[in-house]
Order: sequence, then structure tokens, then C-alpha cells
Amino acid sequence: MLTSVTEKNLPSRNRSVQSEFRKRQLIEATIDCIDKLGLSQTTLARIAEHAGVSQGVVIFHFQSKKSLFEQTLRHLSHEYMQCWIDACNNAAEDPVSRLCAIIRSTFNPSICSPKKISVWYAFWGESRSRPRYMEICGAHDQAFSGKLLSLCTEIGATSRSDLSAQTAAFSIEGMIEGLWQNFLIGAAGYKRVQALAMVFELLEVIFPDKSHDIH
Amino acid sequence: MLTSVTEKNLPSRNRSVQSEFRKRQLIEATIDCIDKLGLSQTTLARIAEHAGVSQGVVIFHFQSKKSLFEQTLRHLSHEYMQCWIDACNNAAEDPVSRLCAIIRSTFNPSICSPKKISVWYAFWGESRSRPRYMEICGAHDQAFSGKLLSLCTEIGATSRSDLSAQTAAFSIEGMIEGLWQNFLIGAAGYKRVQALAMVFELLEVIFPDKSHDIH
DNA sequence: TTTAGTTGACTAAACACTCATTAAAATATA
DNA sequence: TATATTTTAATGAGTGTTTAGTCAACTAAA
Repeated sequence: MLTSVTEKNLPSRNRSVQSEFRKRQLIEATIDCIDKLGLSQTTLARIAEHAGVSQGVVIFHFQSKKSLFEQTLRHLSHEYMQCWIDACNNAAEDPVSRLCAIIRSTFNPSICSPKKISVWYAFWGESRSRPRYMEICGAHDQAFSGKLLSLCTEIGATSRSDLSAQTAAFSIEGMIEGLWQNFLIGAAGYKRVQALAMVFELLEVIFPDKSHDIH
Repeated sequence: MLTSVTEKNLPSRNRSVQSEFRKRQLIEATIDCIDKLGLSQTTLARIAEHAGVSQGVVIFHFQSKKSLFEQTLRHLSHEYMQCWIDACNNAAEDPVSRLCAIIRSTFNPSICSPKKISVWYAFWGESRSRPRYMEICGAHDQAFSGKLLSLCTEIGATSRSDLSAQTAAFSIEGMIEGLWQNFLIGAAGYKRVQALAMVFELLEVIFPDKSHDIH
């Protein structure tokens, strides 16, 4: 009886694979719970229930609620970072293509969904009281800002842009964040395409002589 | 003994003034607690302790924790709205002056402090699970976006801007939000001036022939 | 046989909210 | 004006519930 449940839920009889799978499953349940209930109503019992396992498993794999939350944030942060780094590496080598690829990646459904954004905001809202949260996403944030700035600097060097590279980078990053926030309110899926189009429209104004390269 | 405490804390012996003062004091204590402890660690006991009153007073004035939190968010929302509406009304009548005044107001220390931003994020992070939160700041948000859009439309009509009014408005709003988020990480006060300068720099690129009016 | 993983009942602490009680301001009465 | 009564504000100990984390017992992989 219990065996059948285990066989249904777990993809493998291999111990380390099993363990990784459970951890991931619990992190995803945590994300779902924070989205649906908010950080303050997210309890270990509810996470366990949502994942379809007993309460004890959560503590067994993560030792404490604090640690589970930190690893959940780390997961989100890593997922986001991986997404834009991959996009950048897969793009053509010129800075305009890379910048466009990165921007496009930030509107990828796996990153930019109301659920994920809601969880990001929840963690940001507690980051002042939990410096660890700040540390975890601070590193990612710096890497992202730094990449945008270096690309804008590169593009600016061969462009007649009226904007400093710093301001250009901040404008782009800011607009992405602003559009993200809108996803928290508005729902519809087609909005992602609209949002992307608006960032590209801004990009054409920032780097007017590169407008034919923006795609 | 108790009399002296009462006389120290309350500004008036008038009942309705007294009551309003307490409510405001408790809302401010709530903001401080959410900032310092996060939403999930903010309890009625801690709010009361921070305000220097007993736990019972909080329930007496607000009936429930839920209601206290909603009124706290309403207070923040109202304060923000009042700030940009006043700025707009006090500015010269032309749309460029008004847009600049509104932008400047969003970097007002009373609005744009790490404490306030931290609390905003905390509420946004729970807004999906509490539709009431969404309602409370949704109305404000729409008013703000709407005002930016109408000003950008007005300016665009007499300007050779390459950007649609919608995208211009989103760019400005997005950049403000992005810079706000940076205040959560970075601390220094001088950054507010820098941030403002960057938005104005963007504004000059969006409306190039209005650049001499931007101040 | 040992070890990793899982269970669910259990515990101590923390929680939102109640309530009997007191103090003082507002109002009614003499 | 002086005094009695009602209403509003505040207290803090108490209540039932919820919570994170423990633990002894059990299952299955190594």
C-alpha cells in the first residue's frame, strides 16, 4: 500500500536520485504554497500536504523551515541566472544580439509567471529582516546588472546613444522589473509578447542606429 | 501612575483626537515591525510592544490583525497617492513640468525609503493570496499609470518622440520601480539624487526636443 | 545487516483573540 | 455648577488553536 504510493511518486529506486527528486518536489511545493497562501500562511504541514508526503519528510531533507526557505530562494535565483546566461551564450556574439537574447529570456514563461513573481516579491519583502535572503539574490542581481551594463557599454562604444551606458542599463533593467510587477496584477498570457515588444521599442530609442539589429 | 503614562503618550484629552492618534501610532508601529521582522514575524504582541501599549488596544482599535494590515496598506497607498497628486497640482500647468514633478515626488524620502519599500514588497508578495491587498493598491496603481500615460500622450502630441506614449509611460514607471528596488539593497541617501538624475536622463532621450524643459 | 528515507503522533512555544476589570472622558441630571 | 451615569479607551491574564520541530517505529535500498 505504502509501497505503491512510493512507486507512484518516485522516479527511481536509486537513493541519491530519490533524495534529489524529493528535495526538488518539496521546493516546488513551497513555491506553490507561498504563491497561493503567502509567506506568513505557508507552514511545513501545508507544504507536506501539497507535496503528498508526511510532515516529517520536510525536516528530514531540509533540517528546518528556515533552511527550506533559503534553498527555495536559491533555487529560484539559480533558475533565473541559468536562463539568462544560457540565452546569452546561445546568441550570436555581437552585444546587440546578446542583449536582446537576455531581455527575451527574462520574459520566458518559466521565469516570468505570476506565481514566480509573487514568490520573488514575498522574499524581497522579508529580505531586510533576513540578510541571508539578501545575500542569496544579491549575488545574482549584481551579476545580471553587471552583464547588462557591460553589454550597454559595448554597444554604446559603437553607437551615437545619448544615454550613458549606466542609465541605459538601468532603464532596461527597470523596465523589465516594472513589467514584471504588472504580471502580478494583470493575468493574460499574451501580455508577455506585448511586454517584450515594449522593451524592444525602448531599446530602439536608446540605441537608434542599432534599431535594425534589434530582434 | 497610569495617568502619567497616558499624559505622556497622548497629545490630547479629546476622545476622537486620542483615538485617531492611537490608530496612526499603531499603523506606524506595524510598518516598523514589517520592515524589521517581515510580515511572517509581525505579531500583535510585537506591534503593541513597539508602540508601547498593551496587546488589547490593537484589537480594540482595529478588531483584527487582518483589518490592521489592510488599513496599514491603505495608509501607505493613500500617502503615496497624496504625494504625487500634490506634486502634480503644485507644478506649472504644462505637461512636462507636471511629469517632472510627479517623477521627483516618487523619490521623496517620505515615500522612497528602504523601510517603506520593504513593506510595499511584503504586501505585494501576499497580494495573490489576499485579493483585498490587490484591490487596495490596484486602484492607486491604475491612477498613477493612467496619469503618466495621459501626460506622455499630451507631451507626445507636440514632440517628435519615437516612442509610443504607452511605451514611454511604461519606461518611466518601470525605471522608477527598478530604482526603488535598488533602494532595498543599497542604503546610502545620496542615491536618491542619482536615481532622479537617471530618470531625467532617460526622459531627455524619450522626448529629445523637450530636453530644455526637463528640470 | 546497516543505512537512508518515511510515517504520524507528540510537545513546547507562540499565536490571535477574549474577557473581566479599571480609568477617565462625555453626557445627562439635579 | 456640581454630581451621577454612560461610553470609550486601556489593561493584562487567560483560552483554544496552530506551529516548528522531535521521536520511536517501520520500510526498503545498499
